Amino acid sequence: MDDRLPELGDLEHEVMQLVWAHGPVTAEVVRERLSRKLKESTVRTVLRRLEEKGYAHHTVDGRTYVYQAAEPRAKVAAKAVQRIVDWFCNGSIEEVLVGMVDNKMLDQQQLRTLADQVAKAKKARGVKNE
Amino acid sequence: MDDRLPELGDLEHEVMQLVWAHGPVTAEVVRERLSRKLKESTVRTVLRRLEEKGYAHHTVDGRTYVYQAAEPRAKVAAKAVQRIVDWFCNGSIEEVLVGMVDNKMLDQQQLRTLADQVAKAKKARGVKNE
DNA sequence: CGCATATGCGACAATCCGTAACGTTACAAG
DNA sequence: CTTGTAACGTTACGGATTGTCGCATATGCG
Repeated sequence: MDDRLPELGDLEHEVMQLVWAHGPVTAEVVRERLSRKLKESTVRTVLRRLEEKGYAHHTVDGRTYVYQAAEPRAKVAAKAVQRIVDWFCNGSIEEVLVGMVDNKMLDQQQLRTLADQVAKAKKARGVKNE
Repeated sequence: MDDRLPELGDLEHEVMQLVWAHGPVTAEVVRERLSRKLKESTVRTVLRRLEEKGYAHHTVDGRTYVYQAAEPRAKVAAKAVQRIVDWFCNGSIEEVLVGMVDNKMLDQQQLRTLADQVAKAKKARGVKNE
């Protein structure tokens, strides 16, 4: 549930973005959408490694592999952040967020709005969530 | 100002933690505090690489190099988070924070408290803080 | 039952990291 | 000034990760 996903390289990341953006995709589709043109085998290797790393998984349709993200983007991002926080040892999310505010990445206004949105979203989705 | 610091390995990370924790330090001091005992040359190499990567810088005291963090820990952490957000392309901090809430890394109560703390801290430190 | 094609495997170069031996330089004492 | 000692940088090496493929193989479709 809280497995530590390995880091991703630049290409791997770009591919994952595509997978997240365009739902289930085949290696061919990914290849077409990529910024730089790569050989199919390259794309397939990346896709396979992505699966090994736990970022995606595939299903078979005829003789074609259809890949899709194993976890939603937001969740993976959240884990990455968590990783940073742990990394920081202090494990204090506050410290990090305060740092973000200091760096003007977001202001307290945003934080507040956020808290509201979250509360709303949570209620909207019902309490079944755990 | 918003340069992208390279990733750090485990050992590099541990060393940085020491540098951040114990203000200016020498290679010798770092070596003593490290969990596992390494040769001095190892420590010096790590310190040097840390400097190359922009995480630290040194001053000379006699024939001794004294290292100190180039940027406060919170700032680096904030940048790392920023990196993740960008990486996510959407660049939406909201999405990420919502993801954190979903993952129960923090609840809206914390978020709210945080917003207050931040606002307070900001005012307390005055506007001079750039 | 073949053929076209999608797959996996193995590979190779580049890079990064942990780890360290070793040669070099610079104070400090004699 | 000479030399010993301590701190420094340089170079190196093996293992892991990543970008990038060529190629042998498996398998639907007609």
